[in-house]
Amino acid sequence: MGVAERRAREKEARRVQIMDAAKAVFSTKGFSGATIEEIAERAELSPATLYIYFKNKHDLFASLNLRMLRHLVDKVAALEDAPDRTPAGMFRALAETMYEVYEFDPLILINVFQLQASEGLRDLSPEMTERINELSAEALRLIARFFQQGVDEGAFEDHNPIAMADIVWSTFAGLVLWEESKHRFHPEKRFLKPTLLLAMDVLARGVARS
Amino acid sequence: MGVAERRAREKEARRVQIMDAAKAVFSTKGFSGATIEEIAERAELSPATLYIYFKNKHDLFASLNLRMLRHLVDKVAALEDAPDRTPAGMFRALAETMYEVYEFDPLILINVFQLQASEGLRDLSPEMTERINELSAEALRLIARFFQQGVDEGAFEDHNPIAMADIVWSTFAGLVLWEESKHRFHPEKRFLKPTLLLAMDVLARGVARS
Amino acid sequence: MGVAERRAREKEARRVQIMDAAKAVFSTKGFSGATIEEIAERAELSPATLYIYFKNKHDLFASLNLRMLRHLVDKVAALEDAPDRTPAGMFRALAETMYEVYEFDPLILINVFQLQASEGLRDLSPEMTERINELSAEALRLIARFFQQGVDEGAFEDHNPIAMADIVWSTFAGLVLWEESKHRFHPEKRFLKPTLLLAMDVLARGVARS
Amino acid sequence: MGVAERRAREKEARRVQIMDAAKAVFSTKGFSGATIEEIAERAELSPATLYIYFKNKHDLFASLNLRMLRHLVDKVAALEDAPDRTPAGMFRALAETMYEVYEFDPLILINVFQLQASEGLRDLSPEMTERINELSAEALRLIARFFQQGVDEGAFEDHNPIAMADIVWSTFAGLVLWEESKHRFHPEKRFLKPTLLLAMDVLARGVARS
DNA sequence: TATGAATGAGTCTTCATTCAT
DNA sequence: CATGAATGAAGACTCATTCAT
Repeated sequence: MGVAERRAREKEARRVQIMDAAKAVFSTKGFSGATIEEIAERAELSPATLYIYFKNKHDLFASLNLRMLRHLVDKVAALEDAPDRTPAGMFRALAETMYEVYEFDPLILINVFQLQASEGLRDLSPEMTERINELSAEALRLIARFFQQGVDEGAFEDHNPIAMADIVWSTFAGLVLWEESKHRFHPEKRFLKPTLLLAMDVLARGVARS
Repeated sequence: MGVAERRAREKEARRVQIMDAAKAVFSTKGFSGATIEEIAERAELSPATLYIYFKNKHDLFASLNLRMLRHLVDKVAALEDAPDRTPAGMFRALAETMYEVYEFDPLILINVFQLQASEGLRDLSPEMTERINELSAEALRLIARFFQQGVDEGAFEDHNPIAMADIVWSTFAGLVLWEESKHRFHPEKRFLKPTLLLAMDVLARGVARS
Repeated sequence: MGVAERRAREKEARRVQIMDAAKAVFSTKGFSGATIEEIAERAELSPATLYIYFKNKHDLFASLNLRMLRHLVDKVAALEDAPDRTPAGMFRALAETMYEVYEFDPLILINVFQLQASEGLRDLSPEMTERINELSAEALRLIARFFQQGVDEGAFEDHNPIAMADIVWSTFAGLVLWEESKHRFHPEKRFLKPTLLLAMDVLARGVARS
Repeated sequence: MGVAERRAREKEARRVQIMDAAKAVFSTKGFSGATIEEIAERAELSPATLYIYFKNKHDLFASLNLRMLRHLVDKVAALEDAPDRTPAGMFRALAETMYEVYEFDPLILINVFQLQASEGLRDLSPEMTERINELSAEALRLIARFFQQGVDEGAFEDHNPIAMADIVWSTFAGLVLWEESKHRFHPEKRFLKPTLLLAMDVLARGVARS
């Protein structure tokens, strides 16, 4: 059985190796721009090998995104237990979490947002699309709940929590993509963290019950 | 001379016809996903004809985006003369403008944001990239200035105006792309306007000098 | 009838104008490399206009070559009357004539030789091919006759006159094409005349009856 | 290791298979006239496969020519050791060598001369052009040296050896191309060998010191 | 007569994917 | 399990040629 375990471990290692290569290529070149060959090269494997671990290009791409989305959902879920229930505190915790998620793997997060922003979802297998959307929806739902709590506690103005979740999520996504875009012309600068904190701060003040 | 004029009109009409087809295809399929053949088919022309009006695929794509960006910059510039100088008033004017721009041509606006968010800029001719970035920068600068005025007038908290412009711009882009994404699963629903208004409202309250 | 004449003259002028443009392009780019559009541009006409004067690209190309071949044949025919009947004198006259033909229109002469050397003849209309070959053959026949005379007069060794004609013709063609090729790397240098004279000189000594 | 060897052998075989198909097509149709599809068909492979073995059409064409030029240079270099140092002997050796080179691979030799005679060199990568020209120049230099020796030994008249090399080379090229051209109309006849021998013979007599 | 406009038929090239070894 | 080799299918782009005006 030791053998089987080692096998499994090695297999998993290969998968990770491929996904690491893939995320770098996808996030630089976009989905259609990336080629299996380039990913394989970066993973130091032959293109054919990728097909042992992933059904096809779409599957590989989706796997990448799924993993990140799960991570994101977990992190947001963990927010429930944040101690500071003031609007400022809650938003700050949200901002911190978002930034942690970004730092955990900026490239894939960019993929996730690009996936949603564009061509990515098309051509995905229905199950994949399904799972990705479930997770996105879950993230949104969690943020909305987080909101609802604030409202219930009398800390937040009584806005539609789903709309608020959309706003937070969109601002996050927008800032991440915008940061990425700015990077191309000012590679040395990194604004995301302060800007994200500022954004959440402003939003916090904006929804706080006066 | 009547002939020459008619010719010019027809030529312009063809261009528009092509651009209309192109924006529909680009915004659904993304840049690499779109094919000249599909665009041509939609425009009821042969693929070869597109090359009479546009140097190549990139040129066609860029033309689309440039036109929209110019429109956007003009609209934002016009905000300078908004009468209501309260934070709420200014942000509402901004929100209205943004929504008008969106309504003016949602598909192209999506292209613009996708262009910045992803692979689009790569492979564009340097001059095109240059011009597109100039216009983006101009839009940002205008929003930042708009902000600075609020600060100068004592209406806004003293945040970094560039960061605030980034936040507004990103929120706008994020919401547009998110709306687009949601559309795929709930084609009947349209949230953008109220959500955008709400977002700006919250931001307005958030930056207002207390 | 004055009108009809002017018409004819103008028509001929257009033809020449097109052929001049064509020969420049064909000799720089080769037959397949040349485009109707480039020829038209150089002739300051629209591509469609070329089709009024020439049936198609092949026809234009062939016309060019025919004209030159006729000129060449005429010139070689005129050699019959050369006064100096010594081998040296005859070959020198031949060399002078060849160089005159070259100078008369180097570009087209290059076309003629390339035409024979390569892809040119294929795809030509049968009649054109026929006419071109007749003229080539005529040139060869004249040179061979020129030879035969030398032999008959006891001035030349008794070699097969057709073979000798082939040698002279090939040397001429070879040197012209080789000069053209060298030109690309040493555009300032021109060796053709002295080399051609030397070649004919050596050949003259080589065939002279001792 | 047997496997690796067999692989290498097969790979080489494929290359040869492709080059054989290519040379047939290129020499009949010329560079621009030849299509990858036709070459692939003749090689009984798919067009895509050619791109595994050659970077592109130009690369394939150039490889063909390079190989032949190297062969040609080697053969000419080997002439240095020819025993018979009389003019007639030296020229005869040259003629024999040239004909051997022709027989070794007539089609490619035709390519080589067409390459120099026409459009071929244009569009080749600079390095390829460089290498091809180096080899051509080397061949010329060898012939010129061969000549110089004759002059030094008092066997040849004192003509410019470079000009003489040009003449010999051009005559060779001219005759090969001319033979090719005649072939199209008299496919059964083959004149090259006797004509080439005669040409060199006449040249030998023509340069011999009297 | 001259041409602007349009296009059909290629042509090179790329790339995801398969499969025998 | 890993991969070298092969390819079908597609895509961007070109160009000779036609035709209505």
